[in-house]
Amino acid sequence: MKTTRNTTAKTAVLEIFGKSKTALSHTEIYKQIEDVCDRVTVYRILDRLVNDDIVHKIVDLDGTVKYAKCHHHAQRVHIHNHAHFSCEKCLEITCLENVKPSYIMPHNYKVNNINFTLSGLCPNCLNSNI
Amino acid sequence: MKTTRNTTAKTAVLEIFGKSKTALSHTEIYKQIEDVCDRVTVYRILDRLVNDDIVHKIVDLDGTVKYAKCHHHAQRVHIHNHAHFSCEKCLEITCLENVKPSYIMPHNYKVNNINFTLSGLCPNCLNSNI
DNA sequence: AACCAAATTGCAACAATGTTGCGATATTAT
DNA sequence: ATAATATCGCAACATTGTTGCAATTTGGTT
Ligand SMILES: [Zn+2]
Ligand SMILES: [Zn+2]
Ligand SMILES: [Zn+2]
Ligand SMILES: [Zn+2]
Repeated sequence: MKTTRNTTAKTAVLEIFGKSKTALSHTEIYKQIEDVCDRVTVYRILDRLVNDDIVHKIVDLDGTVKYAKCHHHAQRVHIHNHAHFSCEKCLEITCLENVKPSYIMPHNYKVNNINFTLSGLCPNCLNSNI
Repeated sequence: MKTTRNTTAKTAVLEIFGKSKTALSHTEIYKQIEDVCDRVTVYRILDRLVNDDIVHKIVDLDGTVKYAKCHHHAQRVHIHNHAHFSCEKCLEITCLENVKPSYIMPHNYKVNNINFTLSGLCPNCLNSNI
């Protein structure tokens, strides 16, 4: 099996995730470690982190792609079925770990994954709007 | 106010939507009318159709952007709060007009819009899998 | 039918985001 | 220390979408 290695660049990316409360785009991450590694390396690190279930990929309503740390719970099988909030003002994307949609599907569909993203104003921007 | 005009290219795009049961990407549309108009024109037509609530824009789990005709119902105010299904095999995106998620949000968020996309196998691909 | 203002188009150029191939380098296990 | 291979840097390419501007087309008016 492929073993995964710890490199300077990977550590730097993980540190950035550690500090951030919101999801981050490739560009946002790369800007913080331009001097550490190449642009392509960041793409490849993100791919690996997603594969290893360390971060998950989020696509918001506009198609912007961001990544956020996974919060591992009791369950062994790790499914990202929580919702995400995309603020129209500050453009930040936040995991809503406790928001899970319920829904009824027609027959004959096999659902493997869901993406539930809400957009609007986050608490910060809502307050500063008053 | 800006009046919107009927052009050859716009008519061609609308005809394509009329024939399709699934959502279409810019590329898919452009391939069918390369000889009618420019690539940029298709982008601009799609923008206008979205603005006029004639089609709606869908972003699937991978970030692919597609467009589908709006089905206008009784309501005057037109909100696209239905779900979409993205097939992992045939890559088609279908509107699930009757699937609407219910959910409970934390306080202090103002929700303006939602994106609920499910992925897996569509009825066609599920059958041909057996 | 001719005219006119404004909406639409084509083209070329640009920007952002992501991918690929390959030789060089760094990491990990032995 | 060594060897196998995972990772990296670089350059090149692909896709998707945007912008400015001059030329054309459209829909309404005379
Ligand atoms: Zn905000
Ligand atoms: Zn999340
Ligand atoms: Zn399918
Ligand atoms: Zn739809």
